[in-house]
Amino acid sequence: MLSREFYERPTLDVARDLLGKVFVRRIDNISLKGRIVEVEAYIGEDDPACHARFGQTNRNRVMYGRGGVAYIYFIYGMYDMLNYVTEPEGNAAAVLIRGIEPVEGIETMMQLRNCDNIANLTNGPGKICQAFSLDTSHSGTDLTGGEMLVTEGDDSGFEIATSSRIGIKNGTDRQWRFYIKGNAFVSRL
DNA sequence: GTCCTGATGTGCT
DNA sequence: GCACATCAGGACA
Repeated sequence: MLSREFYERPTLDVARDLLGKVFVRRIDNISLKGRIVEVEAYIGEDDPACHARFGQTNRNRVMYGRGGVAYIYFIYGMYDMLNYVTEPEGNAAAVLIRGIEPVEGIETMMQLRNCDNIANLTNGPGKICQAFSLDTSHSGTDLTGGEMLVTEGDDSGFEIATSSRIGIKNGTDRQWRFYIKGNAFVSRL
């Protein structure tokens, strides 16, 4: 599995390097696995789209902690979003997981999402949290522990595309979204 | 396929 | 009060 050192690096490097890696979540004796195909970086109090732009709050507290921890927040009164905290303690930064290609536990994911179309299962940040049964109670979970982790995957043989981040109004000048070119589970073009 | 709307918790400018 | 790192469903075409 990926170590603390992997996450406690500059966020843009972590974001790009996460593409092709495999997210694993264990629920009882079921494993849910998926390959990360789309991410976005949110970096520090100076990033006008980052939750840390107003300083530390209850909601964003774990972003200020050590890297290699899940930051999950609730938005639009309805959806949860999965992020991985990056950089050493004190630097508020994280990578949003926006697109995942299902690998294992697909039947369970479909039940959790009440969805019978694989193409629509995990191609978006809200969908990913439903498919992997994640909510804010999992925020702060260590990704180098056992319940949730990220492993090496097939992270060669694809091209990385870059764009502005999705769904934000400020900070669109920063090209901090990265995705695997041509992958079907990227949330949008 | 496109466009529009409603769902509604959290933190704020 | 209002914006917000979203999504599903309906009205079209």
